[in-house]
Amino acid sequence: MRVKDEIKQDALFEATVKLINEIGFAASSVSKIAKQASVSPATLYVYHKNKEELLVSTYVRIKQLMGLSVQENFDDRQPIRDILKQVWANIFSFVAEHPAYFQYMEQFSNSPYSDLVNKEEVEAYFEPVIRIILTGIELKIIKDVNFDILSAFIFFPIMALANPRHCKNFELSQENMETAFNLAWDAIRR
Amino acid sequence: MRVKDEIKQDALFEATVKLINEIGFAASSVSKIAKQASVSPATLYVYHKNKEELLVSTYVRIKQLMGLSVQENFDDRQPIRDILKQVWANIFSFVAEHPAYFQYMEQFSNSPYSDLVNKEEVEAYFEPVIRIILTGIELKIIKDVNFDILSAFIFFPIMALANPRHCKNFELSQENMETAFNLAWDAIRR
Amino acid sequence: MRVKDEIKQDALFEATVKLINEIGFAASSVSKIAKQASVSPATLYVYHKNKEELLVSTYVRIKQLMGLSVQENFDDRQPIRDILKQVWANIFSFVAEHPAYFQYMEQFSNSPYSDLVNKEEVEAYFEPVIRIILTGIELKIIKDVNFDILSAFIFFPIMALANPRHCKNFELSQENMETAFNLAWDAIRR
Amino acid sequence: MRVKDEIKQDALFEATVKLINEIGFAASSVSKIAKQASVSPATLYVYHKNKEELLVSTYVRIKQLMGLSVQENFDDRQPIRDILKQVWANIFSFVAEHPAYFQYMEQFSNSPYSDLVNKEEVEAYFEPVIRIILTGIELKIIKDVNFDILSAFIFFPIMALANPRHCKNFELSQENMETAFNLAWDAIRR
DNA sequence: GATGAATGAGCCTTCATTCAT
DNA sequence: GATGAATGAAGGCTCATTCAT
Repeated sequence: MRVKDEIKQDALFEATVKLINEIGFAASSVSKIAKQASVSPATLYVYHKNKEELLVSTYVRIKQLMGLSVQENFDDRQPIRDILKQVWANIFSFVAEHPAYFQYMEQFSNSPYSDLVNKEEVEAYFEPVIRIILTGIELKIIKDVNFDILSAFIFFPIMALANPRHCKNFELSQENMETAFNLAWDAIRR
Repeated sequence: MRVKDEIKQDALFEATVKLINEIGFAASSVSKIAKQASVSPATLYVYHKNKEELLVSTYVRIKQLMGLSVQENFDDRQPIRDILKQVWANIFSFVAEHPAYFQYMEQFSNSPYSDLVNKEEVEAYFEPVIRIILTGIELKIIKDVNFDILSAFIFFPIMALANPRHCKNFELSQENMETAFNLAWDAIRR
Repeated sequence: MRVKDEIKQDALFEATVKLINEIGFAASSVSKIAKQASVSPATLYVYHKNKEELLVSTYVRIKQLMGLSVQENFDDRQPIRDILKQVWANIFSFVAEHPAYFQYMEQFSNSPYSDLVNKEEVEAYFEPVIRIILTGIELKIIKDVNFDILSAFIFFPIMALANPRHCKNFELSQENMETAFNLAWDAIRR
Repeated sequence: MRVKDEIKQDALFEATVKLINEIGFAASSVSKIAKQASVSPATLYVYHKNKEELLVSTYVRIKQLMGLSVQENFDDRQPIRDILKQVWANIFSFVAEHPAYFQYMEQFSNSPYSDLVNKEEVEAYFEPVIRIILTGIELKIIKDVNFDILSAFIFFPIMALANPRHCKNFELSQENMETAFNLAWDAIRR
């Protein structure tokens, strides 16, 4: 029975991502999502309290997945530059492998729905990375400036590059990834 | 007969920005927007073909305003770094003075509505800036890498910093602005 | 000035007939009719009190035109059969020449709008024909039965035949017209 | 889950006929029809794709009912005149017993909605009658003329007589029925 | 007279959600 | 648990008509 449950759960997750990406929040109704997931609208309410909770939990799940990806091969005994490069590569991989998740994330986080998210819970997934940057500052490897500014140069350029809505023809190749990281590093290093 | 009323036109523009920012695309109905603008829902259709066109034209108008702002005090006889710093400062000013416009822009451009925009028309507003970067590359002042990568480090960090959804407590101060520009410049310069 | 008036008046008449025929009462709006007539919706109200009056007056005008046609070459000194045949031929001609008017008439007279028509005014146009039938009965040339029954066999078959909604492929030829009259005559003659 | 409710289905059918007859296509809204049927407007869409389909299916259902009525006591071993008289009487009965259905039929078939009907499906209900007439022609009992002309004298006079919009005071009595049939027979017989 | 702007009311339809099985 | 039926509320949009020029 639990197997069956998870199949429906997942189907709803994927259907939500797909529909919201394709037609947006305004046009995505519960019944359309249910149809896309091949379940009854009533069934959706077995798994989610209401539409809002469906959308928010979909976002949180994606953030969770991304958080896990980002920390793969994370080894804080390595030099800071190498760790950040690994993180950068991990984000890259996640985005390249799950463009739909990424797109949903971007749309969601720029909408008022994002106010409903427990920010701390989500940020926790990225805590190790944050700690590394702070260490870099302490060790005078990274510029000693406002943390938001640093993260704006580490995380956002890669998000922009990966977002086809912003960079339509950018290729998510290994080479481009490395080139971009060099710019990020030049930006933040002392 | 009566003549079209610019006041109504503007009221609809402001109402659209305000409502979409506050409650998002999904919850913003034509009648709510009309009420916010103090006109009849039917009147909205005198000025706009339909809801979609209202949203798209609101976005384009904001882009236009931003494009004009960005090019203020633009003097291509100056050193490239100074020009870019001026552009950077202009974006900063626009965002600081019109946070609502900026927020609308971000939400819109990350939604499927953005597919409806004539991209070339909008990009034209930013053409002089693009030209400067290309010149910088030719003069070997700026790194010779993919243009998307460069712009990801010039334009997007500032967007991220200015976006309270991403950097809740970042202060749009002169000092922060200058610090951030230094990072951007370090990222792209040779 | 009067010439201009009549042009608009006629344009509205024709536009009404055309639109009602093509899309029916439910889908025909004042503004669509005005557009079809190349006038402003407001102008329509210069010529007609409201939508209802426009539709009714259009019907009455058609009935008037038909009434005039029916009585062409009407000579009550002729034998009754010949007079009726002439009437029959006249109806035929009217319908063949003005299929749109006829179609409007049929749709209108089968709708509740027909309750708004002053029936006596309209029937007056056909009074001479009625008189002829009554004379035929008196002279024992025509069957002495309920008048409605007689008229159902004189007037309605031709309406049915002429109506493409009922007889899609019926040809309004001279020969068919004569054949049909023979049946009508056989029906009513003693 | 609940099961579709035939009572609601029928209530919608009757409500549609009643309202369209009373106030016509232009004034009959979905919500008025739903109210008349004592269901929610939304429920109407459980049973019908849209308003158009409701109107068309209502017409087809009436035609079906009429087709069944027409063929009652149909015995093609009888003389042709007797068969046609039986058919004539059946139409008469149907119309006398279901004046509302008949009125709906007339209004509908004279409107552009009739273009949406699958004509062949509807005509199939009347196929046996058509065959009888053709047989009559072959046996030289009925005039050998265009089929449309024959049917215009068999079916349409009775429709006209039964239609209070055309014959306001005509009484649907047995006697009148027989008289009228005699005229019809005189019209078509050799 | 002629018109496009303006509008409250109402259109058809779909919404998010709950009910009954 | 799972579902299609059921619905009041609301959606986007157009309506018939009047206003202001």
